[in-house]
Amino acid sequence: MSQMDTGTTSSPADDAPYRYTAEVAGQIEQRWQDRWEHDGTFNAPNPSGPLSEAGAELPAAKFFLMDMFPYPSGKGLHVGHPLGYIATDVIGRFRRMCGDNVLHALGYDAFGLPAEQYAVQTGQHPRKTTEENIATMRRQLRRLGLAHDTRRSFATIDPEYMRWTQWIFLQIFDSWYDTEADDGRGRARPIAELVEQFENGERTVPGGRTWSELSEVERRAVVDEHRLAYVSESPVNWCPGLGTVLSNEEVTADGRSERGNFPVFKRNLRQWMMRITAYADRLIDDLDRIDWPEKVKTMQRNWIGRSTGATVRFATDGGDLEVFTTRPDTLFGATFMVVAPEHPLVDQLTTNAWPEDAKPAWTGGHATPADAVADYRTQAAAKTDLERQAASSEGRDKTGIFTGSFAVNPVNGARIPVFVADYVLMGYGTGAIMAVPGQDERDWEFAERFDLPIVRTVEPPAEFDGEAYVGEGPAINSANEEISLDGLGVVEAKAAIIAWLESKGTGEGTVTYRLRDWLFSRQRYWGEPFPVVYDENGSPFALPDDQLPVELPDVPDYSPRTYDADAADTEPEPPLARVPEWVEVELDLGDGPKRYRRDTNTMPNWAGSCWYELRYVDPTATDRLVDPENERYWMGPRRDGDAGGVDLYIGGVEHAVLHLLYSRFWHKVLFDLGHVSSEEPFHKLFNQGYIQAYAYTDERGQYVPAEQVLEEEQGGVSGWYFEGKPVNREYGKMGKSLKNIVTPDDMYDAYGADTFRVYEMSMGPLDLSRPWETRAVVGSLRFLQRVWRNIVSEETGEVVVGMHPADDETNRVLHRTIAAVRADMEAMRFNTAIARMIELNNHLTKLTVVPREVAETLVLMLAPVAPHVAEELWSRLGHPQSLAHEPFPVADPALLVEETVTCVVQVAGKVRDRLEVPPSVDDDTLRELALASEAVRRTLDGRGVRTVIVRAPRLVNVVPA
RNA sequence: GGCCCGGUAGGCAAAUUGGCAAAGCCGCCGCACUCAAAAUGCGGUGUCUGUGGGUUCGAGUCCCACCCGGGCUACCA
Repeated sequence: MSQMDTGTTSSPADDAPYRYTAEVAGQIEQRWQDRWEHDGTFNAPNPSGPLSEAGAELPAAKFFLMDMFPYPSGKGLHVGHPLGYIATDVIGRFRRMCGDNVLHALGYDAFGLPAEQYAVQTGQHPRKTTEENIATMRRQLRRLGLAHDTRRSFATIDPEYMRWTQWIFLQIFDSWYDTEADDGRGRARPIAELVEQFENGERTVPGGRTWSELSEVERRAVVDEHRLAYVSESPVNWCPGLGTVLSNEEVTADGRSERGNFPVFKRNLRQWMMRITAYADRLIDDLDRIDWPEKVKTMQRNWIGRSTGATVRFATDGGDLEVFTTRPDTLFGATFMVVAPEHPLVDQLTTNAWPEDAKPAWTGGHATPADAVADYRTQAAAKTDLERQAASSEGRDKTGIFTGSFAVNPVNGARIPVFVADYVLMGYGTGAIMAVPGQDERDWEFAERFDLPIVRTVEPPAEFDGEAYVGEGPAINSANEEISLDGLGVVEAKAAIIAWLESKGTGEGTVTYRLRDWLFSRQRYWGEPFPVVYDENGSPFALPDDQLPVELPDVPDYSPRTYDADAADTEPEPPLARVPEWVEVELDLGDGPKRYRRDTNTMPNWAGSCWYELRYVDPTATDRLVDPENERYWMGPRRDGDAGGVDLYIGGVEHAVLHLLYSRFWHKVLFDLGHVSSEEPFHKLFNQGYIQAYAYTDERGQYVPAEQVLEEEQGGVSGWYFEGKPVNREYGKMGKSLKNIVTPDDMYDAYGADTFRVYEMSMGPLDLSRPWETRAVVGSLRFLQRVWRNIVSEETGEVVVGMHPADDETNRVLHRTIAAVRADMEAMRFNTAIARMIELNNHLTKLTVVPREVAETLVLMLAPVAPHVAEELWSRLGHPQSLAHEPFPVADPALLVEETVTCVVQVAGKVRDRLEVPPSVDDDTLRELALASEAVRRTLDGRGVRTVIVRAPRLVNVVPA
């Protein structure tokens, strides 16, 4: 038995030879898909360039609509994948019928790990499998009837696309961030302007010499320090199991790779970095200028992690110890200090002998601080981040050791001990803290464990009986001879103490960020090569424009060297390093022919998706990234203060931080350098939900085919059974291994694409996740069948609509439906829009003959959701042109006013009577009608009336005394 | 632990944002068609919105507490 046998594909009964069946739908759909493609129905004209239409007036109203970039997986699609594509298609078709010039296309994010891993297994070139996968996905999506401008499709692996990815990289490489530009907001500027400033002395050359005194190599070194893309030898996330390094965003909270879940280690390696931290403030602040879900904005704010406070320097015998604190107002309560085990000052701070006043708890039983600290650092280094957290998070078992040194609290001269402890992280702030147990829970725990004093400097409320008090309150115990914070609130106290610290030169107000620069190299094959070469000094040189794109060479083996997942002390070995004839090149970069070495790393998978919105706008651009006229039209700001960007971007929430942060960063650099007029890539973001599915396991825990599981009642208990045996049900993803996959192809065969589209859109609101239920799809087919039957005879195939005008009631139902559907479409409530159309259609079913005008209106309203059947009916109704550009129906306001409305009469909030009244009825009349009501009198039963609430014309509420 | 969503008939869902709870779809029941079944059509079927309190003339909707499910985050100074 076929898995999808619902019976709907069987040949139509003899008495209904012209019924709308899956088979008929399939023929109609493919015919219209061919015609749309042939006619270029969904081509969106550009203002300029090859995609412009000479002589045609370009609509001022435009709508740029995007789906998140699909990765062409070899696994094929399941019914969950097209959900977003259908939704954007419905919106695009609707906007087009509203008169907008709609830009909607789909490209492919085609570099990436799965293709490379498949290549490693099979020996096939990843380009081959990737292109095959794209072809398969194109075919599956074309069958959905998506109204895309196919001229604007591309893949990130296309040389013409890759050229511009590399070009943007060089733009970033050739820029620096001028923090003073734009009144301190900062702006990226060409590196040449920095060199100019050094040359003419406007900017001081580090090291005290003048620019002309520096050698060429020294000048390069100075400039390279400022680049927005720079090579750095710094601690990075090395993942031996994958054989590559990863960005912070690609490492999970427990220190493993997001992809593959391998352990990740910190290693010092020479890698490309992107100075995204320069944009931290703008990336946070501009979130207020875009229409994104609050949840995603919050995730980005948290990831960037801006906190304002102060840096304060504490004097120690080992030199000044600088800390960052968000609570400088509590400085008087700092009773000890803690530095991270990796802190560079640890060696200087560690003394040879315990001081006399060291308490027993501080020494950990060690003979000397040197022993104790060495031992503690060894232990800390051996632990992964995960182990450190597991051992000490949630308030358990804070560990640490005394260094033997003391620091001087700059506000009161107090001599306070300095500890090493791993609850302080080297990667945040300065890697050192002042500990204020009175106002910090972590410090409180540490203080209790290590017998350290606790001083409250914020007065808790009288009823407070906790330990550390982190709330608002007046400062106490916070005065020296020069300044007193006592009595001030937290905000004022902070301002006062920062001013004092600054006047003393021991600290200043500071902002720190959690965000780190973006590690941009990967030791992989299937990615964009870097368009740079290195000279004999190891300085990077940009390749000239005419040498782009740098294409990937063929390699003997596509895999980087991978190691045992835990082999931390291994070295990355990228596949490109194995092709010396590619790596070693002779070039003339201005100094005559010289030997250079190419970069053997590739760009991360995110590079291609950092700018693809711009390629949709101008997919054929060859002489520049994007024609400014085209970019301004599709993405430019529309009002003062508008950041511009794509009008609507739909995709899953999983890219909230990675892709959406990186692409905002690139876009802002391009804006600063004058290549685009928009400051943000995506104006409105919408997160769709997911289609989920049930999966079933038998008593061994093995998955069984979900479509063969039946819900049955046995012994009065209902449960799920496979081949008569009970199985366990779980809810989650669709996947081959879970044996619960349903594919779009299954749906096309059994129901047709239109039914599939209607079903997915009617399941529920777009932003909610919901379970797939194959047996419910038939409801959408029945709906389309009834629409068909109202217009086309199932017996003869003739159009059966009548030329007579619609009766009054039908007209009112029609126009109420139009108003509701329009509002629902605009608000992306497709499920309720479909419900309204079903209601209208059910009403039409009761008429003997459906008036043509009503039928045509219904067909137009249906077109965004079920475009093929709508086109077919529209054509059969005598219209030779596609309805894609027909105006979407508009309701006649006169027909929306009801002749009478039902007024509900309540007594004490309970409905007791209903009155039919004219909509214009006034309060007094309604009050009297209600009080005269028999039902109301009965309910009151002699009680007096306290008051009467009237909400004309819908409701009266009589409140008894 | 913190923050954010969600909880409405057997299932998926709607409810002009404080005013008749349950539109629409599936399921289920019955009838028609059929030799029979499927398909299709017609008709019917559901109950007080997770729990407890509060505000209000009136609460699915607002407030408080709790329970359940999902997501994000987690020593960030």
